[in-house]
Amino acid sequence: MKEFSFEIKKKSKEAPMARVGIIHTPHGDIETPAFIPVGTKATIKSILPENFNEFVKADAILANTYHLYLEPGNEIVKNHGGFAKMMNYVGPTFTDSGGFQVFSLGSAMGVGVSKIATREDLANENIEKNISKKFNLLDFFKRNKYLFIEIFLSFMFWGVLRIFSEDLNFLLGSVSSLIFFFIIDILFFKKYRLRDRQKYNNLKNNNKSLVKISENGVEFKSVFDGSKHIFTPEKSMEIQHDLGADIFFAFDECTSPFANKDYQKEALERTHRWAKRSLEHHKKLGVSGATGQRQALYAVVQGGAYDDLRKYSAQVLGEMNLDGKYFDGFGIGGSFTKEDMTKILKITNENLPENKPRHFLGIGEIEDLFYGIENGLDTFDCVSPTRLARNGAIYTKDGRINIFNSKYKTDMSPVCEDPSCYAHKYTKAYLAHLFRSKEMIGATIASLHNLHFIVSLVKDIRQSILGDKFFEFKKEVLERYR
RNA sequence: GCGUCGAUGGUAGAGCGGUCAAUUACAACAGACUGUAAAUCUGUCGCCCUUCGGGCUACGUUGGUUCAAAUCCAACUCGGCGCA
Repeated sequence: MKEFSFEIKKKSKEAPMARVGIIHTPHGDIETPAFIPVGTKATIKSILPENFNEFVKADAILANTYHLYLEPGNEIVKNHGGFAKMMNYVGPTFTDSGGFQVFSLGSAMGVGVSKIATREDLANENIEKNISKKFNLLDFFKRNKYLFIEIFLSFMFWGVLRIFSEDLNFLLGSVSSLIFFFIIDILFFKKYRLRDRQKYNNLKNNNKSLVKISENGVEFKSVFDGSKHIFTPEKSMEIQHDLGADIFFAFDECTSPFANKDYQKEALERTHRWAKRSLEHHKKLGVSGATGQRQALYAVVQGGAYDDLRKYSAQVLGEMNLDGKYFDGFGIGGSFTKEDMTKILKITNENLPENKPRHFLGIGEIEDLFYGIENGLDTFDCVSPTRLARNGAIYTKDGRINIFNSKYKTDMSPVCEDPSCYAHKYTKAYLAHLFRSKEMIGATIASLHNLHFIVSLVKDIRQSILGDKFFEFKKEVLERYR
């Protein structure tokens, strides 16, 4: 059985940081650069493992700690001998630490913020503040609508009774009678006010973070039943030992692209302390309880879009060790704009140990892959191919298409030109029909295609580096894709 | 034949005198999606004018009542049900 190791086969002659290598793991080799499909809940959504192996030909897959902890529970996964065995997948595996959920269930919750922000978003100052302002106004209106009606009607009753009640002076014409009518109104409108309040609360809850971050860790409210769960670096290590991946990540905090520098710094320092604790606890736990094998631990570099923070984080984590035991590799996480991405990657990878593999967490659009590899990355995981596929977006060499567009209803051309792709056998018209009629196999074909497309693209990039044609290949692909 | 209930935008189906070009769902047309709260979400959805807004034609047909009708009345047409 092979231990984890990384060897660099070739450094690009054109792009100084790009390299071709092999990550050896107990379950097989990953030829890098490589794209790692995501199977969050121990399934590549909509694809059978056999079809995945035969038609996608990826070297590894990645699952998620948070999701498998909540369902079915890491204990059950452990009893299967790890998530790979459970899902009948043979090959190298990764698990993510749950750090991304600090962002997606935290600051991004219900606000529609993506971790890849645009420059416009950032320029549009404090988007989060704007959102909360809007909600305060709405809040005020919602909460007081019936109060206004009540006050108005009280005055009406009071006024009307005054006109007809010269002989009822003892009751009317006094403030107390006004209050009397007001109370009647309040009782009368009680049920409407309550209903309104309920609506308002629902609205507010939609916009509410499900996480609480502290030095010790992160408190998550389960999205399934609202139950509370604390993730600490130690807890994350324990779960990931039960999940049994060959490679796993230290618990980190993925910050929002809208967080300011002070906060990024604070979160970064915390992530470093958590990395240290992850390293310690991983050592204490020893081999995986699920597979009996030693697992490789990657640290996660953070620092948002700030050069100096990224450099600092790379240096600290690169040197971090426990009695000479260093991290086996590094993930690059966090959020930023597309424009900032390249410079961040460059400065990060320049400051990470060269002989360790580097993984780009959650990034995988076509141009990102080129820029990532050019700047020294070895592996990528991304949800994009499968999620896009399920929503009807199909990669083609000439750009992404939306199979729902009416023109594809009658398009007899194959979904994929490449005969080695499963989708080659089907017309776009058929795929359009499957999607329109909500047939499940539509998502399957589209997912197989999109994954095949991205995985083979990265393999081709690998070949282009080996053949010293990286830039030529990049230009050719991107020009056509755009 | 008699009685009774009904007829609303591509479909289903709300509305039952002004706040109605008409709630909603589906369909249709577009868009978004980057460590998966995601087989999800957003927008448009009678016609015309450049948006705010304005104009026009519309709730089976034709008349009527009313300042005002998808909404009330009458007749007709079509359909469901019941009795012959």
